[in-house]
Amino acid sequence: MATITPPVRVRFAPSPTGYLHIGGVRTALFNWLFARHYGGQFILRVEDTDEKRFVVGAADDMMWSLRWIGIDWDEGPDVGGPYGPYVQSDRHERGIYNEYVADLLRKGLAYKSFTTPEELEQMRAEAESRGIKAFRFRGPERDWTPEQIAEAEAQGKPYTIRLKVPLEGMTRFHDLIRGGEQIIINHADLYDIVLVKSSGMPLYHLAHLIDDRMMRITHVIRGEEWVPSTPYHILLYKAFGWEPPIFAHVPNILRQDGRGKLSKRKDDVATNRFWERGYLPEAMFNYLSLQGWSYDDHTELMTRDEIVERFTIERVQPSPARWNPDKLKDMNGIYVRKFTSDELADRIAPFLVQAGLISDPPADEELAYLRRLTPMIHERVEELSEAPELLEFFFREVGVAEDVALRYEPVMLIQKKMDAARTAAGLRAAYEGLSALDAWQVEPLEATLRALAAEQGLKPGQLFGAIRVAITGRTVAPPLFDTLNGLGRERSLKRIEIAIAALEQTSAG
RNA sequence: GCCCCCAUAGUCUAGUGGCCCAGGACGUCACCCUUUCAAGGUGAAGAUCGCGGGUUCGAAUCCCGCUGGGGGUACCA
Repeated sequence: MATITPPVRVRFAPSPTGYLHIGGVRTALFNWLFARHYGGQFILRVEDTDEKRFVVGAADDMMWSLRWIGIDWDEGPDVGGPYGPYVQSDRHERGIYNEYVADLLRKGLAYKSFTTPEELEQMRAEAESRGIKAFRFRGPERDWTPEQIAEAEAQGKPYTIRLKVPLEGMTRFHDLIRGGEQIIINHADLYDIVLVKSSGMPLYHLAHLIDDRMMRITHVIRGEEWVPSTPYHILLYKAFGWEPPIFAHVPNILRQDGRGKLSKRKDDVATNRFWERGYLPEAMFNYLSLQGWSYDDHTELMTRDEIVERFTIERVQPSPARWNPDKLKDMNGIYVRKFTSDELADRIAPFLVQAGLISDPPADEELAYLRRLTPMIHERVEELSEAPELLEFFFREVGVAEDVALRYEPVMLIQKKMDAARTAAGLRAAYEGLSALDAWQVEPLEATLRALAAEQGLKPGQLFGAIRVAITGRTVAPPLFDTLNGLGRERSLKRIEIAIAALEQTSAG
């Protein structure tokens, strides 16, 4: 089977019909890794021959997504290159495809088909009514005389140009990912595909192939949904008299429940959404590289450079992987923990801005404060977007009154085997002890409160739990002494005071 | 329906004839650590290698059939 001989040229050719989802990114990634591993070129090309599905801004969004995750291109719509333009509609406008179509027509390997969509539909329905489920269109025009064709054209009838696919025989091709196994397809199972629409616009099958040829693409690495149409491509290469590139069809990423491949509509997998949710491009890169590819039996965490160095197409699996958000999240957490706290603070700042916890743009004091706070949530963040919720009590009022931003129920203060009175007494002791504290720092805070708990005959958890709720308004929060320290003396004491008052009111009422 | 691809625990995977009564990771559970939650540590459960036939001294690994899943079946890509 074909060994890979550099230099190598590959491309990712998305259709701008919406956001790029992670399945598409994965295909792009494998192309990119292949190019980088073998020291070749990676080309980006926009395939916008479908006017109906075209979405304004989609191409820009896709480029943003690719760059965000760390995929760059040597040639493409925005960076140019020696084989441009890199947008198919532009290429069509320049008439690049015309001569190739004429060539096929001249050779009699393609033909003008005057069958209308309505007629086609009718034929399909007819075939079905006769019990023929597999309708394979072969235009009657295949056998028309030049005169017949000229006549139809003279009448101004619209036509498509179809490939004259052989009726008999078979086409075979190799696939690098399937171990170089041959895939054989009988021509009888094929039909005469449309190469050029009646509008004159070429279809994917034609345009991509001419572009690949002109752009000197050596390896076509694309999603496995293209396997069934590869025979047409082989036939086309043959029709042009060109040597086909080497094919590698990467498996799809399936939905979490395994029901079908990922779809933008049903799954929350638009690449830009991961950015919004606080996923790190390095983690996405690492995770996605492992969807259908592996290095060995245990290595999972790898840098970009390591992956580039280790990536080979032979180790790409032929079987589809399922989308596993839990695994991604776990990996993101690992990358988050690799940051220094200051790095993390800078990364989460935009999320706090968005949540309205700090100003936009953040003031220096806010950033400095955030840096002080970040260490205590560092190990608790998996998605960066979780940060605002973990930190909000440092920025908003906490209390029991109706109008307080972070309001909690006084009963939450009462820990296991406690009642309102004992809790109030404990908190009062804490209030006094903390008021008398000279240095408002983690160690003295801890020492004081531990001693206090013992004095009160309380388990540490009983006292600490009450204080936690008093100062954060919740039962789950970062470590208590760090929190008190981060909150400062004044605010901490005030919140404890509020809690005591609330408890006294409860027990009185 | 027809054509094509795929098939190791819930999930991602290692494995290319003996080193595998199957290794790693996520998830799950337990314990340790511990002021809560995490993180970290230790451990456990979980796979008759989809099923059935072959080939072979020997098969997760090769072959055939079946089943299941996925994809394609457009003047979409």
